[in-house]
Amino acid sequence: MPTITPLTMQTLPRAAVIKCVPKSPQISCLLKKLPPFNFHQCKFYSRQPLLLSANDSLLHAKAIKNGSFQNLDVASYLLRLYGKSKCLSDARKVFDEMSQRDVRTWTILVSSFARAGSNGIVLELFRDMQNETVKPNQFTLSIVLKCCSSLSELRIGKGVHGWILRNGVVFDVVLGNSLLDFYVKCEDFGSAKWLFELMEERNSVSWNIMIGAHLNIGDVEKAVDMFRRLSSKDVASWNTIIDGLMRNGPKRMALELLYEMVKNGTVLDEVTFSISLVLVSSFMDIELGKQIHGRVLRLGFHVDGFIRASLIDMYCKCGKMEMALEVFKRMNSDFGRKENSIEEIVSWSSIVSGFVLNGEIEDAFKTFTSMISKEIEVDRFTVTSIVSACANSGVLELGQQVHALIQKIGHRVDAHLGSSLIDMYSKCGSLDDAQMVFKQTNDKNVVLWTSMISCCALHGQGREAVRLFEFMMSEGIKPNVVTFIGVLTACSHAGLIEEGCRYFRLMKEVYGIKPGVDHYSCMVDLYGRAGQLNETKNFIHENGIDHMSAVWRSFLSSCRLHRDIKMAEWVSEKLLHLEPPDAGTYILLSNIYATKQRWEEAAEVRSLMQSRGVKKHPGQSWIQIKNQVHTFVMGDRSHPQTDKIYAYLDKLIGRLREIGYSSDTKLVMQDVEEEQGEMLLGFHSEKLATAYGIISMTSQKPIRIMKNLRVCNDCHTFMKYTSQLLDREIIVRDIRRFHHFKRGCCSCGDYW
DNA sequence: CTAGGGTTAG
Repeated sequence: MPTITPLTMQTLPRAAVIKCVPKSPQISCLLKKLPPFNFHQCKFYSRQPLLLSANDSLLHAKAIKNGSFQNLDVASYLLRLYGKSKCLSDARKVFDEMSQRDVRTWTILVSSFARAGSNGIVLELFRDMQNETVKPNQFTLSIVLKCCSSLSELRIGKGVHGWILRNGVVFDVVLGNSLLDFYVKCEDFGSAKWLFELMEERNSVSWNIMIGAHLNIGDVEKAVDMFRRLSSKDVASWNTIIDGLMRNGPKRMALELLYEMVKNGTVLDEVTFSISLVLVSSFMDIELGKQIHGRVLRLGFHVDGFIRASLIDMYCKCGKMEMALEVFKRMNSDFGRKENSIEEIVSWSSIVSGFVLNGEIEDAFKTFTSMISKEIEVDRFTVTSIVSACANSGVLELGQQVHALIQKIGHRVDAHLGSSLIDMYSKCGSLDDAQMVFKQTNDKNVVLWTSMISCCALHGQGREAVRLFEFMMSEGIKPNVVTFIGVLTACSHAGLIEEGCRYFRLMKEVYGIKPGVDHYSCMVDLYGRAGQLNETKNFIHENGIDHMSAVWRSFLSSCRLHRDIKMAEWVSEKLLHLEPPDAGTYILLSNIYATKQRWEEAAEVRSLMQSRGVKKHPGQSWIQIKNQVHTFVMGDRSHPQTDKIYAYLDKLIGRLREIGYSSDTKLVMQDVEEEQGEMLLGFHSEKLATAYGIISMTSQKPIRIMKNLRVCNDCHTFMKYTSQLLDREIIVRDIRRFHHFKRGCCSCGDYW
């Protein structure tokens, strides 16, 4: 059964072992196939225009010929036609050729651009209109206000409001609601409330906007109260409250209201279905999902492309890819393909992100490439998902190609895409590229900052993470739960105890965030790594977190680092009581005994582990050479070039010894964190992968190794010497962080 | 030709 595990800073995803990785050559040849970037084409790339009939074209030709643009009716007809067909340049042409223009024609043009999302142009047109002293009516004003809220232009919108009051425009409910919605979207809650009180006429839409606004600012009680007092609740009211509660309030309550709505006999509409399917995903409640699917079929809503897209998305998020694909396939066969309709694009996008969520990276790429070859628009949603797939694959080249593809398509890097890209470069080991993306992304939000801070943490740049964090707060951006995980991890990886403690207090006292397991683990790690084992113990007791096994595991790791057997015994006792037996605990304890030459006890722990039937994760390392991923385990002899690898490794170690590398095999082989060291003959997998990398890569590109456990002490030293001897950069990604070895030093400063 | 409500990221 596929499980969906959100990625956290604590553990890197076990990089997917894709046997025949990257579709890279395919993608690069697709890069060439893509149409050259062209603003007009890209903007309306996918929207299929309404078909203009031959008659219409004829009419247009005639109109140009005999100058009947003088006739307002003919001109407006053509204008509307082109506007609805998304042929904006044609609409504009007709408009420019007209000899006289009234409010109606202006409004038609304005609405055409608004519908296409060209908000900037709408505002320009609005200005032109006033310059020509044409007085906008309620229709025009509503459209303009909507643009203002999309652009978060509070100032301009307020100007429009003032203009309305000064010029005595007829103030109907619709215009009032437009204003209300504008204030809410621009987060000027005060003005919205004030306007709402003043409005002479309110309808259910007005109430719905206000209910939504209260939910947005987190005032659940008030919102529910308003909802309850509504004398006539229409579908939209139910939809508003359920959607708002799902996003900002208690999700349970959203679910309860959905049941109540159904029991009430309210007729559900397509929006209700969309919302409830999202609700299902957030609960991962597949049974409820199936029920809703049934209802959709019974009511015949399955003909609606949007609902089908929502169904696909729900199945993906609940980990039922087979079901998602079933709906997806039927979409085309049962109803015919609506080429590049929004529904179609959303469905593809959901499938791609579904594969990514479920860790099926190869399938995600297969879907993505077939999407491109079928010339389906690759929108920002899809692109964001596929970048996240690259992050999980850990293959840098693949990520770079996708990044190039995005630039080719011409997508602007917004906060969503930016965070994905930063995360991708971060997890693929290129700190520089992550920093570049960060610098180039204009509208930075918390998530983007958090991605960058976490990236620094992952690469051991503690000071830089702290600097970014301080800078972010000075910019007035509020850190959230995840931001603190990032900055605390950075502190623990870099030994910044004082800062770490300060931020932990800041989080609780100033930002009122309740620490979670991840935050506590960071703190335990922070004290523990620094060798303050008694403080660690106190911290655990003071915070009442001795039921969290992650915390104890981190503590045990620190005991090994500082070779404190007494403490380690005590900690593993606690740990083994708490969790289902985990190999890591036994091996860690056994290795701690071994470091003190207490072989008997070490062996005892290991046989205890075996008798309890605990299976260990074999240590694995992999390296990508060309389009192939090569995987190694300790003492591996299965590789076709195994003789060459071992011969080279022997030679290399000999030369390393000459420059000071020493390894007491007996001790070294035991001194491993989570890996057993009983095989004296073998080498750890990361050494094998490194050796293979050196002999098969002729260029001076850095050697990138990935490992599913932590790098051991000896291998760490080995890498340092190798980087010096060969003047070669080695980048190792282990389960917790990256190590950049360069000229005999590691970026972690040996503090790991 | 006009108002509210549904898919992306750390």
